[in-house]
Amino acid sequence: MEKLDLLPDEVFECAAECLKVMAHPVRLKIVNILMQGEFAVHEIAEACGSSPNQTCEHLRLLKGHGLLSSERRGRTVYYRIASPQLPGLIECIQKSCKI
Amino acid sequence: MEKLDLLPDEVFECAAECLKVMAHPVRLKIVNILMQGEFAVHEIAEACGSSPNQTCEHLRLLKGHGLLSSERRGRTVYYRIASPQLPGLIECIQKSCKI
DNA sequence: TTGACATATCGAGAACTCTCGATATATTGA
DNA sequence: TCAATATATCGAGAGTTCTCGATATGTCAA
Repeated sequence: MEKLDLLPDEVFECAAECLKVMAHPVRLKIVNILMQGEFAVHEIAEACGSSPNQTCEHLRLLKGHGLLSSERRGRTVYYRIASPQLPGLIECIQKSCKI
Repeated sequence: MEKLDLLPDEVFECAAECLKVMAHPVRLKIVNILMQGEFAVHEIAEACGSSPNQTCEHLRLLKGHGLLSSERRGRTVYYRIASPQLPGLIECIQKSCKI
């Protein structure tokens, strides 16, 4: 067995965490939506065909992992992409997962 | 709400499926190992610090989604990467998940 | 043909994620 | 303040995934 050049285990742990968060069709769609600007929760919910409370939950998860950020203006909360790597990941996925 | 340019839902379904398979630290490490050549199950198990039966299970999952392929030579089964997009995904992850 | 090694599958219990309805909080305008 | 709108959180039940030990299969060499 030759010598292997491997990333440290922590990278795999962290990446698996992050991928687990991304591994949901609605959450991927949310990222795809937010790649085109910032949107309110109810707009995202509508575009996803997902209920507001479920959408909140998805947004909370994504934000909790630093992938999104949010800002309240009046009674509306706007979400946007926080992680600069996210669009690249989506493009990579799109290439891998052609239909 | 302006017009959004979104990928079809099937792409998100398929990508989420694929990401779910990748979203495991040991399976990411397996891919990282196989980026450096083809290896036997017991070699992969040893490099991962994972038991042979669990390693088999991980390899079965990855192969079942077309990400790996395998070939038996004698009593040893060698696995290698089958999906050309896989190394790109790992690089993308590595960039996103710096430690 | 038996024993040993390499890989693969199975089954059960624990742990985790999903989904949904109910409810809570925050903000604004009447 | 009250009602309405927008967002967020909670809790329960269903469904999945994880992990591990036990067991099965496949291959070779003595």
